[in-house]
Amino acid sequence: MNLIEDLQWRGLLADCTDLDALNKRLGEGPLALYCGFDPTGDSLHVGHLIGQLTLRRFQLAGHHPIALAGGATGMIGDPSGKSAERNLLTREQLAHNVASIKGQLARLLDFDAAGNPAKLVDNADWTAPISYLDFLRDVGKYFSLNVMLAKDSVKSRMEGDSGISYTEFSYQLLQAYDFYHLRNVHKCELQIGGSDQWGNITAGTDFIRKKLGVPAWGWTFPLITKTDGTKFGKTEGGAVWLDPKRTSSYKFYQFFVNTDDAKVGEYLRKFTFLSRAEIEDLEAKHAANPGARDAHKALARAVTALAHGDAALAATLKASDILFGAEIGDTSEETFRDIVGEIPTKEFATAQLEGVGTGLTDLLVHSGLAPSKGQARKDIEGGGIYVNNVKSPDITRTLTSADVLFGKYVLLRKGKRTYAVLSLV
RNA sequence: GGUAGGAUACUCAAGUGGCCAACGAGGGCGGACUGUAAAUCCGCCGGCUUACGCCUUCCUCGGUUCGAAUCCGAGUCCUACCA
Repeated sequence: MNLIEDLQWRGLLADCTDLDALNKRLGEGPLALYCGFDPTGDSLHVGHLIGQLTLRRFQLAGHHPIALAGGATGMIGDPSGKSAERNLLTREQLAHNVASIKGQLARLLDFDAAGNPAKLVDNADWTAPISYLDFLRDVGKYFSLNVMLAKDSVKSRMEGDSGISYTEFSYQLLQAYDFYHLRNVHKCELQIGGSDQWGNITAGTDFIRKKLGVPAWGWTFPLITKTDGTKFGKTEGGAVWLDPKRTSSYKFYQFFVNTDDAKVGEYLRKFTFLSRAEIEDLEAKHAANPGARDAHKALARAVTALAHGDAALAATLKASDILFGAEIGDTSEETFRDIVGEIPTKEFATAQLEGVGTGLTDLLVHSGLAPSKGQARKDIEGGGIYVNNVKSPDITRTLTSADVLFGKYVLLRKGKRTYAVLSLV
């Protein structure tokens, strides 16, 4: 199975400008390819993983991946997939975001690979110095307004109520110029991106063909979907970020463990480097015994290791095993301590547990598990509250020093999987 | 600029003088079942309170009234039609 066949099997091909020609080109030797990431925030989220992983797949097959941080395009705002004009980021925000994102982009690629090290570039480096007049003469002249207006991203905005500014309308030219620049300087022949990027990518391939008279290809992967049609990568707590400071390794792991059954095979193919045989084996296991959740756990392990590293994964696995498995009594203090960093932890004064102690309702509010005492009481009455993993349906219950684990911690849980730790100080 | 309509809890949306902390739906949170899934069923969803109940809410400010989400006045914003 060659690279393209593998990518197709994984469901990572939505569209290609000329698949046959690209296939032939790939057969002739390594090429350079790029994928762009705009710094709209100071962290990428799980949705961005697909682009990074696909670059990596190409690298593993011997090609030269280039990750592009959109220091320039991020200043403009991509209208693709957006129903309304966006606010511009300040220069300070942007600089901060680009710096953060560069670190994340560097994680998944190999910059020391012997023959084909990855590169990291920032399009501000070549876009910022160009004068407006030069840009209009050297780039704008090659673009037909008819074609630009026909792009979905532009058309839908023109038809909608909010319209589109000249600034966002110009976005496709900037992205096309990126591709052209990389083609010139790094012999980059292929741009990959999500299917919403199709219009921007073809703007680039067209521009390169007209200006340089050489071939260039575009490749898009389908946007990830969930079974209920809502946007992938969002939870009630917001986006699932790659930055462990924003989304803990534990939550990140849990996000993937909780994947819909119907999607676990698809996600294994798209988010992991597991082989076809390994994935088919996991799918068979899941079909035979869905309750064991082998496929979900394998998926979560693989992606967490990729995004956060093996050490973070090890700590997360310990935490998850304890929280969803063994009795607390069997747990060693050292192991329990690992949980503490993975789930929300609030400090609490030791003195308040002495004597009669403090009411469970107050502690639920303090820990953040309940928004108010009234809600805390209802949760307790509903049988959804556990202290140190033991159900506690008594609303008058108070916690005292007798409830403290290892002289320092109290583990609170709401429902099946929402935990908080009180750490005594 | 003119005319008409609208602003209610996370969202949509009832309610047009007391029965209103406010119908219903979605969504959220819990429970049962199960597998940390889906589907289904049950409970809860302003705050405080063991509870009786108390307190703060229906765009803002002021007024009428024993009593206002509901009536009146002014203001702000939104929508539709006309210019």
